[in-house]
Amino acid sequence: MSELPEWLNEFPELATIDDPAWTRAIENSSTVVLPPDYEVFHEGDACKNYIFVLDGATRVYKLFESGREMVLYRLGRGETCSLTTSVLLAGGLYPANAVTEAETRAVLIPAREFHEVFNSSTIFRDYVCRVFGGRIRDMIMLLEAVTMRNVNIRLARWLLNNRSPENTVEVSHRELAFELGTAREVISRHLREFEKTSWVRLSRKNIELIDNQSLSDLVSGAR
Amino acid sequence: MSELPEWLNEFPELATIDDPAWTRAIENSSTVVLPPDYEVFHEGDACKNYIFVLDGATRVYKLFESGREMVLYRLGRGETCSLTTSVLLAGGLYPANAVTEAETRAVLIPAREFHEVFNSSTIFRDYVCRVFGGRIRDMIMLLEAVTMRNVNIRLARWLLNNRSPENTVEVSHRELAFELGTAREVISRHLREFEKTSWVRLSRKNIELIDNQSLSDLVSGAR
DNA sequence: CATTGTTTGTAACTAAGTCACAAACAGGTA
DNA sequence: TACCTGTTTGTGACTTAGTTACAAACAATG
Repeated sequence: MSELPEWLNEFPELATIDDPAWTRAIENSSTVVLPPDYEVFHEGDACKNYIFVLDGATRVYKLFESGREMVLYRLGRGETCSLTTSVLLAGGLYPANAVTEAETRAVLIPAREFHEVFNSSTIFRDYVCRVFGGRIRDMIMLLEAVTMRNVNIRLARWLLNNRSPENTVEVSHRELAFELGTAREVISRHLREFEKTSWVRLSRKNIELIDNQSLSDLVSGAR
Repeated sequence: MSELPEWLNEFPELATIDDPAWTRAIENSSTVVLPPDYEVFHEGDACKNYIFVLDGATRVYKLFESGREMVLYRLGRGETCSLTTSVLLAGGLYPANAVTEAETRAVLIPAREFHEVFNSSTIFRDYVCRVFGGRIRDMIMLLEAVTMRNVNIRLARWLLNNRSPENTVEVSHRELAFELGTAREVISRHLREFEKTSWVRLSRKNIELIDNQSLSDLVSGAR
């Protein structure tokens, strides 16, 4: 265990695994650096690797038959992809797509080695299952969000959660619509409302939050 | 292996397991018969048992903060509950509710024994993971259905899929609304439309399908 | 047959989502 | 610079879904 690869720093629990299958998995792993907008996997693809994300940002989204797109979740530093887990464990093909949003470093463990560690190491198995199990909860929350009618509240919440330190959000209305699972025009309408009341200032691909308090009040139901 | 319990007939794969932990799990299992409308678990409950459903019907649903109710999935003969799996594997508390709709026979394996077999038997583990993994796909499909705007199409599909051999559906409008994640009035409106065009005949808690072809055409987009 | 709770019908209203554009803008190229 | 092209945003008219607040019909029970 003296030559643990550096990337395991991001996954402290896994660093404690002492198992030959794990050693083999690490030996057969490969580190990749994916450029922005790289398509990690498509709906219908088979799954060849388990994925540890070291750094960067990747969007996992579903393209519905209606043409509407919906973000299921995002992967960042120290995370693993639940859909990949699902496909590896349950078989079948990817039911959604993933694309990098920023340059992303990741470690890939081939499916074969993944299964071996999964069967051999309790620690690894616990880790994989825990991450995976958490995602069902997330999906239920997503369901709740989507069935909730008030887009303005969800929009305000999203803006507050995703604002930069300078209190701005650099995103187009179209992208926001994907995030919230709604239509571009609906987003535009609400943003214009927010602008009328001076809660935000709008410019191309940029939203500047001005009155965070009011936005926050809206989210918490105070108005 | 000469004294396999009879209920394993419903789970043929599991009958092949030859593992002391599995034997122990079976020994410590209990068979229960739950009356209709029995509340199997609530949101916020801890999970004490893995559940094999032998027979009957159980509805797993989420009660949203808005007060709206939404059916996540149903359990029937030969199935196991994914949310239970999720909670057992990932920890935490039940994120939804379950209630029997008909008298339901089930076998309960205590959490402790479940974990032991899960760690010990590859066959058992594969089974659990496969069932579990499949549910994420279902949830994504549910998401798609909910974001799809045309309630009439989803309603027609539901009626066709759930009709009795006599071509009727015994269900109230309120229950249908829960199934499809919408409001009772919306269901009533569409059913009345269906009745106007003589696709169905309505009476209290009963919908008789008359023109399955037209309903089916609606589903497949032919009108 | 009166009471009670459930189921269904209805109308008026608000919000979301769609459609079909037009206008503004950014980046490259002649 | 002026032009072209693709993207982003604005807008209005329209359809559908969801909400609110009832009333009426019905089933079961005492």
